[in-house]
Amino acid sequence: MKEYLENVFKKASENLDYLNEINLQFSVPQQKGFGDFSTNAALMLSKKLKKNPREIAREIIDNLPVEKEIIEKIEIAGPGFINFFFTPDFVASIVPEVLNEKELFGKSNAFAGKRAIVEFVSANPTGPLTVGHGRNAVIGDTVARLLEWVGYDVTREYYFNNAGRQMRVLGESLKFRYLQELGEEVEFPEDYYQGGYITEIAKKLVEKHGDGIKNEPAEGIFKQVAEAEIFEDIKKTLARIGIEFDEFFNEHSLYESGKIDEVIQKFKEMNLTYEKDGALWLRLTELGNEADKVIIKSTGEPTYRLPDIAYHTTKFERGYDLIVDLFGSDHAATYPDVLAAVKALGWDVSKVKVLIHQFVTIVQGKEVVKMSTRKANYVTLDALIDEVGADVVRYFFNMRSMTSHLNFDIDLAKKQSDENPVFYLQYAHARISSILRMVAGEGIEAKVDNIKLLTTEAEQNLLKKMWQFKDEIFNAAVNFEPHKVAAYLEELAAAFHKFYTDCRIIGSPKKLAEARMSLALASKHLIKSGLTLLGISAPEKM
RNA sequence: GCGCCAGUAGCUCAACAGGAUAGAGCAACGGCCUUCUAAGCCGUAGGUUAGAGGUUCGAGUCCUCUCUGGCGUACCA
Repeated sequence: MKEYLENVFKKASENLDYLNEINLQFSVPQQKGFGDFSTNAALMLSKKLKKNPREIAREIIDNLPVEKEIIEKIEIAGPGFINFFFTPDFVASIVPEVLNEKELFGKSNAFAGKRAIVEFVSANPTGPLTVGHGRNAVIGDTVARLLEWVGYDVTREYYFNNAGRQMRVLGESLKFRYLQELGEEVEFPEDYYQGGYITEIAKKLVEKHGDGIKNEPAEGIFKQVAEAEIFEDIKKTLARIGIEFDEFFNEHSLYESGKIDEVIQKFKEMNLTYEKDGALWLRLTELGNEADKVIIKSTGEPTYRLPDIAYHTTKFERGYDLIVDLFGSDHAATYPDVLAAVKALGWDVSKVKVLIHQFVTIVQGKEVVKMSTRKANYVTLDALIDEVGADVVRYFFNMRSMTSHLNFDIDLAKKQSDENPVFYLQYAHARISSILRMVAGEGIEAKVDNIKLLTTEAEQNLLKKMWQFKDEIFNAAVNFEPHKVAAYLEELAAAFHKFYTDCRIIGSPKKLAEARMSLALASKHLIKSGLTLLGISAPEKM
């Protein structure tokens, strides 16, 4: 429908020059009486042309070469909106299209041949993933799925750091627990990792080695084992919600490959560094940022900023057309520095899209739970999945815009898992599957010969909703807004449930039954596509 | 102090580049199962979009100020 309007307006613009001067917008009006599509073109032009918008609207309409078989009625409404009403026959014509393309319907090749990298999660292996990481993981994976949907070849990458102070502390924490398991009296420092998972790993070490490694340094086997075990755990958790990474990028490799030195060298050549107080500073003020920052500490160790910069240059060197970084608002302050530095190194940072999601506030009853891996005060993502299931977790994190803070009441989540809207979507899919099973014995097939019979309000509304599918998903993808998919799917499912209640298939005259069956089947394909994009299962039975 | 994100129904959140009467779900109340799954459908109630100014045909959306919350503001990551 939208494509049709765009075409018609294009033809009209041959007569009306001014149509080329504005960005034409077609939208689906919220109010029913305002037609299937609406444009505010006349309103946008009125100031420019200094003319009454309703007169402009009239002129536009007179120049639109519309066909009667497709557009039933065009109205000028309110201050000058132009509202379009499509014919029921044309509305129904989407069914054969969907049935032809099935679950490929609505896919776009707008970005075919382009490569994208989405970096997300990127939690260091110091402990299990928390509910907070869950939001990042789910949004990141869904963004990746959406980019694939519009044609990108997508790499999912997890960046991690297994060096530095926190990992040293982790190794030492494990060694302490190990010694405790052996029965030795050691006082466990308060600022070490308190989580029970460390003790679990320690028990494994005792089983495997007895006291044979008690004199090994914490930096050695203890750190290695802790990291390996924790990483396995993280991967398992992610797999439970359908997330698999293509690459795990170790920060340390940047040192081995000489990338870090190379970057420092370039900065020095560009005279972007200076030494002060024994540290090496980067002249970020010269690049337009607020303050210069240390990139190498007086101890000789780099700050996180330096490897971050080097890491991003590798993303460019690997030839990606789109570089997506997703992280929580606590990291929001660091990326301007990284981007400025990468830009100074000559890369086109307009390829980088930084997505920042707000935090998940965990509430239990009325208490706010402050999450800290170090203090072992957190709710793991695993525990949440155990409690409510993978589909609910995926849906929950997908259904809200990432820019808003999210209050997560654990007690409520458990209580409401029965009422979660995800079941509403899945139920629609299961219902259609059920009809398909029932109908098999009745000799009713999904046939598109008589789709013109789909004229009731419920049928037409469902059909119109299906027309929006392609645009809605496309917009969600290019704007990096997974929650739009969820919102649209709820509308689609609602339209289907209404159709299901109002329009019987079994028991209707054969031609009508077949037409309705084709509509139901088409709905099934779209609901399944949507659920798959969100990473949620589409059950045949519930 | 400064910077970023937010404040919308009792609760959790939507509202597509400013568009028409601000919408859903949950919670509340009232209806609908002898026919394809009632995890559904229909209806009622619920709002000065934190507050005050401004911009214009038109503001939840843009600008200014105030209030409230989250996150930053390191030679931590």
